[in-house]
Amino acid sequence: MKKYFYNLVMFPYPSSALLHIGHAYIYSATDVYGRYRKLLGDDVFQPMGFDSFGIHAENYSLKVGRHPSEVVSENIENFRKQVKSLNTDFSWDNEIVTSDPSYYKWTQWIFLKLYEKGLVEKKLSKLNYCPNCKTILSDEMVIGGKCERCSTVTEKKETFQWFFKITEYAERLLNNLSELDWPESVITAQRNWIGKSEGASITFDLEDESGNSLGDTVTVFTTRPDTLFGATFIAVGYSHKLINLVPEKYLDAVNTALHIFKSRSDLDNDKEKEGIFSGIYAVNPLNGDLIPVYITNYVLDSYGFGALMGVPNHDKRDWDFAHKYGIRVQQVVECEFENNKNDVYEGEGKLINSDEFTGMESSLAREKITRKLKSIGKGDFHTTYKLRDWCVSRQRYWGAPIPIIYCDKCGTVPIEEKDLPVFLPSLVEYKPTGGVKGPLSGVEMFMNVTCPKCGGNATRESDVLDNFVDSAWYYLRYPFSDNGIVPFVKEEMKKYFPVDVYVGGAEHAVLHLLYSRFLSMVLFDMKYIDWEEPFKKLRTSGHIKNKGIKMSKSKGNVIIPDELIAKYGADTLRLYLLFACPFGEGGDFIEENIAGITRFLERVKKANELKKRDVRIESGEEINLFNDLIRKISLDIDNFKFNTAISSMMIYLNNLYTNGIDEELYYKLLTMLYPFAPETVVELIPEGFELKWPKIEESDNINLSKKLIPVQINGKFRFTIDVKLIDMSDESRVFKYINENSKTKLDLQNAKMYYVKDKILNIVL
RNA sequence: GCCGGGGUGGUGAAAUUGGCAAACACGCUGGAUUUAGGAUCCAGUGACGCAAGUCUUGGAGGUUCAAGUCCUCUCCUCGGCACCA
Repeated sequence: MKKYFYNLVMFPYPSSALLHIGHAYIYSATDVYGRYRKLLGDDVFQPMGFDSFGIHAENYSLKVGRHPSEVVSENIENFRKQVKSLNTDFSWDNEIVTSDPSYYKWTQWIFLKLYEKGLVEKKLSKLNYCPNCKTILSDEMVIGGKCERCSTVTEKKETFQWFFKITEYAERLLNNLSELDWPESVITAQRNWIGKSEGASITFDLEDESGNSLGDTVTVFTTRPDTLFGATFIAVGYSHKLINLVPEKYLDAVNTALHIFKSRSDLDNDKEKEGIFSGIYAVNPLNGDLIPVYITNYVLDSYGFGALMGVPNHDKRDWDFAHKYGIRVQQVVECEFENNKNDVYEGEGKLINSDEFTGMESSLAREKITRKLKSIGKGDFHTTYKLRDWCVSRQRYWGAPIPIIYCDKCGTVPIEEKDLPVFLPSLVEYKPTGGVKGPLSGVEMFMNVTCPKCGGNATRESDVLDNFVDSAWYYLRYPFSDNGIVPFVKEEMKKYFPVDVYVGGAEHAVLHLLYSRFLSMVLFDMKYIDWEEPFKKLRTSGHIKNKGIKMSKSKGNVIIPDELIAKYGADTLRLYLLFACPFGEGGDFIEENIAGITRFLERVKKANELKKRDVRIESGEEINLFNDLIRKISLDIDNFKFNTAISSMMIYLNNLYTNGIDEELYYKLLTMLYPFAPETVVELIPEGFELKWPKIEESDNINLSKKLIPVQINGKFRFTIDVKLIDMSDESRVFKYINENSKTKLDLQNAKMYYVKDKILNIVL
């Protein structure tokens, strides 16, 4: 069984009437690659679909004031036409639309599978809320603490949400990164996003100012347990449970401060670090020092244990806080540089002022101190991650209903597989309500059900699934798009998977690509699929910009490919986009520059009339040149370096014009141009001509009688010589030849010669 | 603040990874063709210089026979994350 070459591109979301030039860019690149693989003899599987559920499509629908299902199908119709008009070769038979019940039935199935595996939970969570739009916002829709759409400062609302426990996979998601053929920047972004930190947990007993035990403790996470003896304050967030222990005397002051802290947005990153002494002291477990506890506006309750130990002398942020509130500073690590008492030293070194650990190196002390803490039950080694669980609840209309039922008797009951899909009802009122429940909650027909377990009255979950769930598994569905019985067929998957190359925008470096990896791992663990990593090879594109500015609907600078195709032709547009800039970097769209491509294609066509049989010069140079061209273009396409592949073809065409256009070489050139400009090439090749990527025959490599290399004098290029004419191993003969052929007389008495075989000759006088 | 791209002619950009910097293309200049415009073709086009030549990859040092490429410091810019203890 021959495996398909699975050539995948990120599918679009129909959140506008038309695709823009950026889509055309990515699809052109994908299509070039797919057609190239086809010419190499691969069976290429290159599907396309539409990510039509979610807030993007819904917002568009709200904007134009028409129902999402209506605008989505219209937009898809347009998109489909546009993609086809780009001369692309997608497998439309496998098209999927994520808002179609035949698709979202299986999205719901995936939710149930995760539920079955214990990877789904409902928990209390703070959500971003825009009081102006009256809607819950996802993190990515909050820019600098403000609503992306209306720039209103957002608030936090606390409510129960469904989560996928992606944090349980943090370590695997991190470790597998090393085996992926992905852009380094994307791997780094994921690594940072997962944000693994190794350190220690340290538990402090709590006392009041009179030294009475409060019968409770506070635990902190630190990456620097070696600096424990320098801890002079403890900081906790304003939601920390320790607030309940604040002594009477301090309550008023603390409450006033809390009120101020809470009134500000959590996402305002520029806010100054502030805190208030809680009246509580923590006892350093190793030396009994009393450390004041501060309640602050900057400690995150969702990271580590929601509390930290402040070591002002060895942490800049702690230093700033300590100085603002007059907190003692204690040095515990010797600085290898001139240590000014007024400086923070965040590096490592020998410990000082640390009892039995004094004199130890930081790295060793970290381990020893943690072990000591562990032995007295006051701490342990601890690893923490920045990665949070994935909130998949959306209080919106346009998404896959979460397949859960609430029964008074049986509690939370998952829908049975046979009852899928849970159809999304067609609503007239689908606007987000702004409450903690989405629009579905008001639809009795939808909400009221009988419990599948006991048959009693029950209610449906009214949240819908995050759009990222739809797109985290879509690539698995393409080969089975019309299978109504199962989501995918394991035996047949071998023929398609894994995906050979995945192409898309770098903006999905973290969320989409991380979620897809996560679901893939889960399905692997549940033995539905045979591989952990869905996309071994990833290539990301840069952005096509308009006068240096990223295109966006709000800026009104979006370029639509349609009129460009009408004006210049799809082949020309494809070539232009790929020639204009390196694929991974992107660049400005400069219409003026299209002229170069138009000329190139005209010359390609004109060459068809000028071509002759056997014009080829049999010196060997022509053949070597063509072999080099095949090698260069193949390598470039494999590396997604389309711009230089195209320029190589231009150079070669210019060369053909100069030396006479040999029919055979011309057709081979056309073959290599075919992935880029299929329409043009098909018109030029004779009927019945088989398009097959040209092969390099080793016997074709002709040993030339000439080999010119550059000669440098003192590192500066002067002229070239033919190394076939001189015995390069004999220095005196080389010097003699150089002197005879140099324009100026050179004093080669004490000259030294550096010769890199067949590359360069440098003479140093 | 941290992480990651990037900085090369008038412009978009190349440079086989340390070996002739500026390929290819746009634009521009001159010429041919044309009633004219457009299109096409030929020649030229990093800077300075009449020239021979000298200088040139954001800036300053360094390593090397040889640096756009490696090292140290520094400035600017775009993108991502952002109080992560």
